[in-house]
Parts: sequence; structure tokens; C-alpha cells
Amino acid sequence: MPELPEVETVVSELRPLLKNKVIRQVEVRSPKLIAVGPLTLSNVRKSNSVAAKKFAQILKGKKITGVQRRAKLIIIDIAGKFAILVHLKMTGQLIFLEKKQLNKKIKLLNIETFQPITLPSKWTHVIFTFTDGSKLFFNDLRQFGYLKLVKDSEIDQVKELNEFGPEPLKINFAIAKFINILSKRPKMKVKLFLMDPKIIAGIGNIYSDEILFFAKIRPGRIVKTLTKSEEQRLFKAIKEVLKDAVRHNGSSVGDFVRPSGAWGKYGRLHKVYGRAGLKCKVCGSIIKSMKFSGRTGSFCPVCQK
DNA sequence: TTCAATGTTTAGAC
DNA sequence: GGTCTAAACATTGA
Repeated sequence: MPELPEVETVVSELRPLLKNKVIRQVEVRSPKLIAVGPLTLSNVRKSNSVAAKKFAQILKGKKITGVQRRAKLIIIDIAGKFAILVHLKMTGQLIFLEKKQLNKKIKLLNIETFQPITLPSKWTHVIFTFTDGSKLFFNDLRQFGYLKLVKDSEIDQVKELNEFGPEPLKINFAIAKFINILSKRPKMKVKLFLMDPKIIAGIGNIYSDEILFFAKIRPGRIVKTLTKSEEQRLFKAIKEVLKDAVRHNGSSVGDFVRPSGAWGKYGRLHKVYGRAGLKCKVCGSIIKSMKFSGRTGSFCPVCQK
């Protein structure tokens, strides 16, 4: 479930922890999640143990210089002209533990039901050990996530980075630009428009539902039927909902936790996502849920038109 | 036993 | 090219 606010939380919390750390060792337990080079498919499963060996070899002894986000992709910058791209997909986690915390028990996967565990667990696929004894664990229950090592000079060739739409929280993502991209997709259902990473980066199922509630627009509405004021409300809702979610460190739904193992606090503020059958927090009507091209969307049939 | 679940890509249809 | 649908990836729990 990591979407923009969750990934932003991971990145901003990892940045000070990882900056200037020197990698002593990389242990790859699941080679199929590792790729080396810009042109490897995002479906990294086609890569092999040769890539995994290369990945660990190149990174050994290298220093981390920074951590950034583009859409839902985490970029770990490495001195010596490399970057590690990390995608968490649905159930990925990056957990950082100081040396003295390594035997600490934390609640991680399926956080509603699981008992606290120590890392590594059966879902730990990659372990970075730093020279000060601290560790970074990449866990992923469903194994859709991946880590891809690229040279700085190759980063322009990384397909999945180039094809993302604009960052919705950037200042230069303004109302005029938004209306322009709306006009290019007149026939799409507005929920699917919001969720398409090539149109706008970083919005998934949770936040498209929440954004549409705040904009008072039903998820199945067709883009070209939106009125001027609906377009403006939608634009405002994108900015406000995402900013508020970042402020609350994202939503811990399913498996998302912060690098410390702490939860995001936005989930309790959800108005519609995951609330089908419950009462609308605004008007008391029952929240409905429907499929929109295979994705479940929840909405209030009274508040949203 | 069947179904659905946070993301993304790809193929096929119209 | 736009748009929709289904399938694929792997796992779990309802």
C-alpha cells in the first residue's frame, strides 16, 4: 500500500539515517528481486543470481550520499556514481535498525494480527550491513517489489522513471497544468485517471478514494463531464489530501510501517477507503463500494455527486 | 475452496 | 493513440 505519502515518509525518515553510511556487506536472499542496469525490466523476476552477485559486489564499501523519491520509487544515491532504485509495490518494507536495536522485536507484516518478531524474518530478501553495525532490511511478503542498481549516467534510460507523470505536490504542478492533462483524457473514469502513474505520479487506490471524497466527486464520473468548479475542487483535494497524509506519515493499512517499525497515522482519518458498509463520517449514509476496471473504489453516495 | 488485497506492466480488443 | 479488460507477479487470510 505504499503510495506517495508512505514512500515520502520512508524517504524522509531514511535520509538522515542512511546519509554517509558505508556499506560493509550486502546479503541477497532472493536474487529474483534484484536487477542491475537501466534496461532490465521492472518485472525483475527475469534477472538471475549473476545480477545479485554483481549488485552485492559493486555496493560493498560504497557510501550512501542521499535518499530521494520519484513517484513511488525510492532512489538511494551512492558515492561513486551509482543509485539503487527501490520499489515497495504492495507489501515492501525498508526497516532500519541501529546495532543495539538488532534484537528488538517489532510488529511488521500483517500488522493487525502478527506477533512482534526480530529481523531477519522469512520475508527479508535483502540485508545491508553498514560499517557501524547498523542494518537496513528489505522485506516483502508478496515479492512484487524490487531493487535495481544503475549508474548515474544510465539513469535517464530507466524507463519506469521517465514515464511517470508530474509530481502532484510540486509547486509547478499548478491548476492550469492539471486542467490541461484532464483535457487530454476526456473519456476516462476520474478514479482511474488519478491512479494512472503515467498521468499523475504517486496516487493509488487509497488516496484516489480519499481525494474524490474531499472533492465530492464519484469515482466513476467521466473526466469530460466534470464542471469547472469540480475540476478546481479535485485539484485542491489532490494537494490537500496528499499533504495531510504526508503530515501524518502515511496510512498503515495492510503491511506499511515506517523505517523504525512505527505506524503511519493517516489511516484513522480515512473517510471512505476501507470503510464500505460503515457510516459516512460527514452525513451518516452507508459508504458504498464498487469495482472500477478491476479496482475497488469506495465512496459516499450522498456526499459525492 | 474461492476470492480479494496496497502497484505496475503488458497484451489484446475495439 | 485512447481506453478498457484481464492477466501476470506471490502470498495470505477471510
